[in-house]
Amino acid sequence: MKTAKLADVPAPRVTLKFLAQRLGLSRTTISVVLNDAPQARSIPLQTRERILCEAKQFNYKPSFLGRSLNYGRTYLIGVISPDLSEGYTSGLLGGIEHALLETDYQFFVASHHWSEQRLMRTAQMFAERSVEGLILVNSPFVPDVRLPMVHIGHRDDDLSGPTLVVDNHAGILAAMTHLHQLGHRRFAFIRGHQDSADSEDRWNAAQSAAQKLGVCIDASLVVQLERLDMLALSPIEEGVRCAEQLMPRRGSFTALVAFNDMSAIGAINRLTGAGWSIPEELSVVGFDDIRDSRITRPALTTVRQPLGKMGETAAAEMIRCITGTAKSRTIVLVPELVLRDSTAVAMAASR
Amino acid sequence: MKTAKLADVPAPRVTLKFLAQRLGLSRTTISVVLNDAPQARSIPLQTRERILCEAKQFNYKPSFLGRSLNYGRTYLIGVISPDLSEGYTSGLLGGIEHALLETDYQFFVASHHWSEQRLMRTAQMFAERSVEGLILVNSPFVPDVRLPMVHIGHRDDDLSGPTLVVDNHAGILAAMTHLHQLGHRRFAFIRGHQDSADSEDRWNAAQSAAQKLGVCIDASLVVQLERLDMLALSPIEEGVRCAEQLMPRRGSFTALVAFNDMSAIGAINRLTGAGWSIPEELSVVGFDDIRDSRITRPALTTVRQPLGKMGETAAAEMIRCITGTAKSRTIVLVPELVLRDSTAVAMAASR
DNA sequence: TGACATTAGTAAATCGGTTAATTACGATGA
DNA sequence: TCATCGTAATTAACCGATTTACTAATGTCA
Repeated sequence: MKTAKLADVPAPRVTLKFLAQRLGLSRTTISVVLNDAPQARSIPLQTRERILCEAKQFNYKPSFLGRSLNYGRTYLIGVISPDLSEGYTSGLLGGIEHALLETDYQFFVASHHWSEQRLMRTAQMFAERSVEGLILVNSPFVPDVRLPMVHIGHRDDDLSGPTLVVDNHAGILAAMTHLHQLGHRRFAFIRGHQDSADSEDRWNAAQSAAQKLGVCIDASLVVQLERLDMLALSPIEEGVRCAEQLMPRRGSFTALVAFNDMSAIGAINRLTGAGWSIPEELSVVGFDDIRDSRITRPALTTVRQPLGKMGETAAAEMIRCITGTAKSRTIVLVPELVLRDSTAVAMAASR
Repeated sequence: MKTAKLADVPAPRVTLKFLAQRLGLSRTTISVVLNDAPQARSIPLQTRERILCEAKQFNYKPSFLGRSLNYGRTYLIGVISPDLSEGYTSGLLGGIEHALLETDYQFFVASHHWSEQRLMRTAQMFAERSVEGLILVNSPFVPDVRLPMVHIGHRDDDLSGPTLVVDNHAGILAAMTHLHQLGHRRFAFIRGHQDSADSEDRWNAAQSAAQKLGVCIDASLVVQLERLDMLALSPIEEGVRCAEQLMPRRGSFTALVAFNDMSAIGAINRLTGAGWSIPEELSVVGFDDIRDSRITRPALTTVRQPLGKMGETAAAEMIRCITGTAKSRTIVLVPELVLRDSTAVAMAASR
């Protein structure tokens, strides 16, 4: 280029030093005035206005970095979730963002894809960046970093921080009671994959609900999702696979309780594709109530996890942890059964 | 508590100073050795090992903050998108994360919800935190900050940075040609909302495609999505509303071209609910290919935006911007028509 | 014996910001 | 007249890390 525009001159960064030089004052004076610190009382109004005016003109904003270093606080939170491109995560992120919107906090996000190594590495990186806490979503392990943590999803230990869970027992019981009232007696199940502590919990819930309702579970009608490492099938395709395992048993069950919506949706797609009519021939319930569940045909009856609310609660709890006023309790959110079109009165099992 | 465990003693932060005091050396020496700087040649092996050992023992990791301040680099990127809880965003985020995984960069995310004020505020906050660049997704405005920017989605000006767009013309032309080959001649349209520059572009594409195919557009069969501020209906419900506007015209069109998948899905749900059979009576195409489109019944024929790839490309371009080697070009990604079950041969328009 | 190189480090400045302690001057009060 | 107070600032130290420049002490070579 021949003619360098004014804007092309590398604009010097507007720092305290820069303003100090322009005004012929010291950095201290300027800092004190801009922060309206007690010492500023002794600075005459005229000087104060000179400073304020110059700061405004150059649009001075103190660097968060400098401040962080000084105060030892970063107002930074790390969120680690299984997979950023899933509806489950985006629901939570929306809630987390909403809760932090009016605060000074910002957050990083990353995914662990159920890999211990990735989780550890990410937690380490976040720690090096001085995040003040971690929100761990369905974390299969607890990373070894000295940071306050809030968990979303069930865990075994309860030492590493507050945990937010939905009441799986209540949710599964509501779903199965609903099916039972519709006349269903023979249930098939899609169990969760092994890495998720929710899997175990929901399966226990299913067993105790079955007992309570007086129906017994046929072990040959129970299929399980595979481990979800990075290489595996998509969650929906996992549901397809599970459905295929159940297809030979057509006629020997009238209801299907799926671990989550994704697998329920995959199963419904596979089964309707194979000519099953849902809900007439088979009632299906999911778990989560992700956005997609409204969209499928038939729309999915499911147990709603209030994802947005969970994200908000987790963020609020995180802040409480950071500011030191949180105990390591378990917060149980009550899920709600959402009735849609994938469940109906059981027909007399036939064929 | 009576007995304070050892772990309860507030662990001192492991800094250079801390190590220096323990080892009886200066911070300089330790920094030099740990970074294997040229000066370290003169430090005897014994001392070096003493330092390395101590650092390992206390798991010393240099603080990113201190480093950032020194180098004037933060390796931080800000991503601002319309809505974190939407599939469109999560697809992009997955790609962005993937591209940054093997780099030193981390990123913030926030949403603008089509509000200029929110966009500006967020961009300001990110700038104060010294992000090195912004990735703006469907940003209705260009925030007034001195930072490199990469845009995803169409814009009017092309001064503020590289822009990643899909070739709307190619996409719409492919979709409409497909419909035309199936025998469709009378098209209805759902136009995008005003804030999105893609709206205008796709609408122009539709008009020119119509001309090329020799069909004419009936203005009374064109409906439009509302502005999407925070208070509006959900994207799907907007599709429902649009469908309702078209319902009185049943029989006078055999194909519907929707601005995006969300509105297409909403429309399909509404219309099948009202007894229309899709695709027999009406063929519908969407745009985006969000995850949900596979799930709906009928599965949606749509123009795929490669969201993951777009996220990756945007992140890579962002880094190129930051390191100074990027021009303000427009990168056009070619979309791909994905044939599913919502389009079929046109029946002789009747009723 | 003096010049120079090598060894083994340290002091001081920097990045951007905050804060405690200090200075220098003029006015007031006893 | 001397101590004290208020004004209007400044210097110095700190946060955590890096980097440039420097100091001793020893060893080598001419």
